[in-house]
Amino acid sequence: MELSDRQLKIMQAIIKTYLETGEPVGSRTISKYSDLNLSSATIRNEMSDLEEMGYIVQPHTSAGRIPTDKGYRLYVDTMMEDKVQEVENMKSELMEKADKMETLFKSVAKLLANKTNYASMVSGPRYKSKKVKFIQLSEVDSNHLLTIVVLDGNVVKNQMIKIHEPVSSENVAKLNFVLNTALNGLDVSEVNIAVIQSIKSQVNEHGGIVDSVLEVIANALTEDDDFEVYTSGTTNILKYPELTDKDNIVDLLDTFEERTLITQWKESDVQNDGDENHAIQVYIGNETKLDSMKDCSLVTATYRIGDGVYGKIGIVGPKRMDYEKVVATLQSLMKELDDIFKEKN
Amino acid sequence: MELSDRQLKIMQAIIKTYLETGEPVGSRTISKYSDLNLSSATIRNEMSDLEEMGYIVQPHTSAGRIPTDKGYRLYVDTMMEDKVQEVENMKSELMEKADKMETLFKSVAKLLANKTNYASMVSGPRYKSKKVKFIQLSEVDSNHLLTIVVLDGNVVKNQMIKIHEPVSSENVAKLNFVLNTALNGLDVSEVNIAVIQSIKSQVNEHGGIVDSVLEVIANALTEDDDFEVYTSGTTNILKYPELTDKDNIVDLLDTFEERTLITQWKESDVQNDGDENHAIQVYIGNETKLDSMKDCSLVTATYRIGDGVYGKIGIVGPKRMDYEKVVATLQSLMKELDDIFKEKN
DNA sequence: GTTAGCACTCTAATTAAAAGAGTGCTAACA
DNA sequence: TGTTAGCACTCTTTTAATTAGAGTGCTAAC
Repeated sequence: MELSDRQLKIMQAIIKTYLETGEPVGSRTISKYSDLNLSSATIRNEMSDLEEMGYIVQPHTSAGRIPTDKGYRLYVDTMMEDKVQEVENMKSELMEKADKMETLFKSVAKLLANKTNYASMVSGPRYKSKKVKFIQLSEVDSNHLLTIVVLDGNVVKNQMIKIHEPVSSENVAKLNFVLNTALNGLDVSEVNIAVIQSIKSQVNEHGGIVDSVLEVIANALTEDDDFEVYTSGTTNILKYPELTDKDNIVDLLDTFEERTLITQWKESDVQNDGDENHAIQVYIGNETKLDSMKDCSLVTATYRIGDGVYGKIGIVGPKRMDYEKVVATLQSLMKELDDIFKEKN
Repeated sequence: MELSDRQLKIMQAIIKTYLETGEPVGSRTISKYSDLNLSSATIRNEMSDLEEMGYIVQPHTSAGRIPTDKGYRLYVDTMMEDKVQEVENMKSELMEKADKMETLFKSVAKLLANKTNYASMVSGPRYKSKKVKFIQLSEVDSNHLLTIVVLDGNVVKNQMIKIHEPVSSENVAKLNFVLNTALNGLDVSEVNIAVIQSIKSQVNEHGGIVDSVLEVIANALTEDDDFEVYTSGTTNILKYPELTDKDNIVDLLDTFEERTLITQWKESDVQNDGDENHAIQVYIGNETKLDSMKDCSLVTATYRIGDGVYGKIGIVGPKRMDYEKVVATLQSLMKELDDIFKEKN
């Protein structure tokens, strides 16, 4: 069942009005607001049809209509206008903070929350496959050995190991050589028993230390929980009364505190990228698959720092969020992030 | 004006009842509840006096009384009973997560929030004076040099430096030697122009790289914003209706998101420690100096990992929080943390 | 196909009344 | 002199009832 041209226009009028006011919108409002020049009675008839088709509902008899998820989906997919966001000084603001990835992501989150007035979530980068690029052991003092592992993409992991036996500096050098020769270029699946045996056979002393080091490396390669998530503007969602039911709000805030959304982000493979600019996706209400988010929408974008190194940025707001603005903001932000990552290499 | 014995008993009865119920408590309740065997009329007279002295107030005429900050203070300072907290398996729970400081603090925060049903905040360690213990430059690939700085207390900082000119491995070794010789044992105030000049004079090439490295080291020594704060159970405060005034709750949650409390933590020098177990301090209402916290109380404890390396743990709840339980929980937690830090050394 | 008009429905706001809790005060009592 | 019973009074909370408002659906006319 196709929607007529007029029905589309009415839908657009309903949604736009509702996005602004948050109140159910009635036939009379539309008949005045839009340039259709139709009486409220005509609008009423059309609205009745639109309701039957599932695009709008009444909260109760004798109230105006509000869009359903399906209605929002229609809007987002087919009638959203491309808004060009003034790019202004986001980039310069971010560059200041870009010396460390961590602070960069934190300020991205904060910036987005401020610009949009919704809540934001930024995930740190994940790595599709992690390979060892460089290993270094250093004797920090007689009791401590520092293990440094650099992975593909120049991710640095370090961990202090407590040692009970002193190690001579020649042995440290030897360990470094053996470890680098044996492990460089390998990913986790390639570090098997044979490789480990080979390392151990070349280092006849300090078996315990080798074990510790290998453990650190294994952690560096497998660990997924260093996958940080930065949030900001959580309280912005309290500004929207439709989200402020005592019961729901706790769940919603918990979803943020627990970073539950990332579960989903891991699942959603970044498959259909490349075709679109930055794979901006909109999840409306239950499309998020999270019960606590049933009255919210989530807009996500994927950034990529290098090959197979990517992360997600998300904005959470009420279903009646200003999708145009959010999408435009994300789009221009992504461009700037691209630049920043390029400069940082 | 000293309080009589009877007045103290009445205060205690009022506060204990109020802690449980959160409702203003009336004279009749006290006359039944407490073992004073006094009629409600007598209690009323005493209450009237206590109100005049500023220990309790009525929210309105014809309501019961609730404690003022002064009243709570009296309770916390002089009438709280030492509750011994069953220590059970907190430690074993924590040890699992203790391989990395970061995850340890995260789980401490979570554990506290769960155990107490209030919100918790844990600050990562700070260092009274930071000294360079060990420096290492490593050539990771032809474009990148990894700078590693280990500070006193085995805090590791690392940063990747992008280089434009290739550096020979002899030069890297030389740089390492010069830097370590010149800087080890120094704190930020001691790295002055003379030291820098001395380094530069010993390394005639790669002036740009030396600059970058010195910048990294300077950052490592001065940076204070890597002072992480972990929070948990923020939504627990929504369980207490007296904190749920729409206006105030946003400020309060923002205080958490922004980690505003740390400002205060920095100021409050850890001076009067050592005398008390773990310097557990209770801030009631406005004693926190934060307007958003005026209806809350904050209980903090100081942990110390080593000499001059310390951090804070805090619990935030309504003013009528179960101080005995919170203090006891913190106390036993601190003991366990001591053990954990000792083991980790 | 469009529109005016009207009865009907449901919510939200307003008002009124009643119930409840607790105090302060007075007067009596030990 | 300290304690207590009793009662009038105050203020909040709860409940109920009424009203006003918004918006629809339907019918009949254009």
